[in-house]
Amino acid sequence: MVAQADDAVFRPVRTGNPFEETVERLLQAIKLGVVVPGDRLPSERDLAARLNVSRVTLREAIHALTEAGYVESRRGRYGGTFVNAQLPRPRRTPAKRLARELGDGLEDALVLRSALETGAAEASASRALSDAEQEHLRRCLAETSAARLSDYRRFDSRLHLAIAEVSGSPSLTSATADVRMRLNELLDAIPLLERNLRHSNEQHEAIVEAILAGDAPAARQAMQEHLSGTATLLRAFLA
Amino acid sequence: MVAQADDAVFRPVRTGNPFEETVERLLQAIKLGVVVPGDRLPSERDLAARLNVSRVTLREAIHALTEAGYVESRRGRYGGTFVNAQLPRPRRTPAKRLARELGDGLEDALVLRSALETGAAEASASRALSDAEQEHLRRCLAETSAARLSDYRRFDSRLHLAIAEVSGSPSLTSATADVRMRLNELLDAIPLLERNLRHSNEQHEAIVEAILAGDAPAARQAMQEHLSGTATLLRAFLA
DNA sequence: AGTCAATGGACTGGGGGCAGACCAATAGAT
DNA sequence: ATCTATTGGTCTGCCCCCAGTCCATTGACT
Repeated sequence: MVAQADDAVFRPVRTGNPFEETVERLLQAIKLGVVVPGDRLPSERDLAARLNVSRVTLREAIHALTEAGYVESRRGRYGGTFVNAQLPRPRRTPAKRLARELGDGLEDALVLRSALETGAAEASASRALSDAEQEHLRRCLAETSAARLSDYRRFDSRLHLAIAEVSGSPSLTSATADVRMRLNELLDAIPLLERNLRHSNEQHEAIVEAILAGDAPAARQAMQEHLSGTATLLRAFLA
Repeated sequence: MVAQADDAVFRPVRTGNPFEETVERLLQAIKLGVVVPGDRLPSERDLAARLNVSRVTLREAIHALTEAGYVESRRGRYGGTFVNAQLPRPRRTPAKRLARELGDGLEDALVLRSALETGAAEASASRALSDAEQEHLRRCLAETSAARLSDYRRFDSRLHLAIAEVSGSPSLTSATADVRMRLNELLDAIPLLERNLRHSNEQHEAIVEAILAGDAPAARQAMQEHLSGTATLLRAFLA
């Protein structure tokens, strides 16, 4: 009823403390493939400024990620914090926990993702993309196609994020990244098969092709089909 | 190029302090018509818990809104904080400031809004709505149609929020509320004509009708047309 | 070999937000 | 008239986070 609007507008102003949110954001950068193994993160001073947290807080977050095996820091000029070549395996969340997220958040996330990503595909196809943007899209597509099973989720996420990027709306990109993180947590709980992967690559190609061709309805349609596949998979495994 | 993804994931962890965000949220409730003049807000203890801020911070926010003329508090049992019958007139933002927001944020907000609201319309039409939800939609539609010029923006926002609500995705509802606030700030700068209003009401009716009929493509289409009208208007006035 | 700029690492004082307890007022119920 | 539950109003001590500063280390360049 009207209670839903109340919930939307009186929802928590902040979730977690700055430290936790910073950790989450760095994990986002790594798990969505924005920074890849071997990459260097921006310097602590730069990064703290961009995230709008103090250096102390950022350092605590980095420390946590170091202990978790995601990154490693080196001092001195040309030093910095680097993403580890070997990333920790995401542990399968027990089905019990998932049952909780399920009732509450699965449908929520799926509906939101559908709106965001089909909207992004449509918007991107409606824009005149620069050469650099086109190249970026193609590159992400190629990397995803070439990705091995163990890296697939990361490159897949990166590609979807790239599609949101070229929509030209930073807010849309951020929102896409956020909802993607929520879903990846669930996706990590279900197996990834070589067969699904091939099918996924074909769909990716169709989406990117439509975007580059400037065919907005086709881009939306292709994205919609692609997403509904994942959605069906998730609902089946978690129901 | 890849910088866009960086910006999305390394964007500020928090914007403003808890006090400012709380003020913003209460304004959201009022300006989007979730609480209407005469309504009582939840008690400070309840509201602080829901917003996840301390009572002290919430009280400071309420105090600010009191001084700004939005609400008034009464002590004692059956007391509380009430929305004023006469709301302050939103002052026209000088065109100069708008020019700034323009380059940065207008297109961003418009693209995001298009994705969210057309997605919401489609999702809502795809769901089996409960009687209460249908009634809620019709009621918001009727109130908007009956609204006077000075109240129109509030009821209009409330209706659009209601459409997002019945999508069944709380996250989508929240995101819609947020982007709506960003755009309302800009919309307050341009005049609202009786003619646009009538046209808007017709479109609202088409949207709600399609949703209630369960016709997802029609709902999306109707919403798309409705939004593009506002978008054109905004671009024209702020370009 | 020496220089130097940029990086991570460490410390300090201060402020904002916090939980929790208590006070004050109000209006319906008795 | 009194009682009482609920609400806004106030205060205290605490902790997290912050800005700013300085230190320690490193490796390319001269």
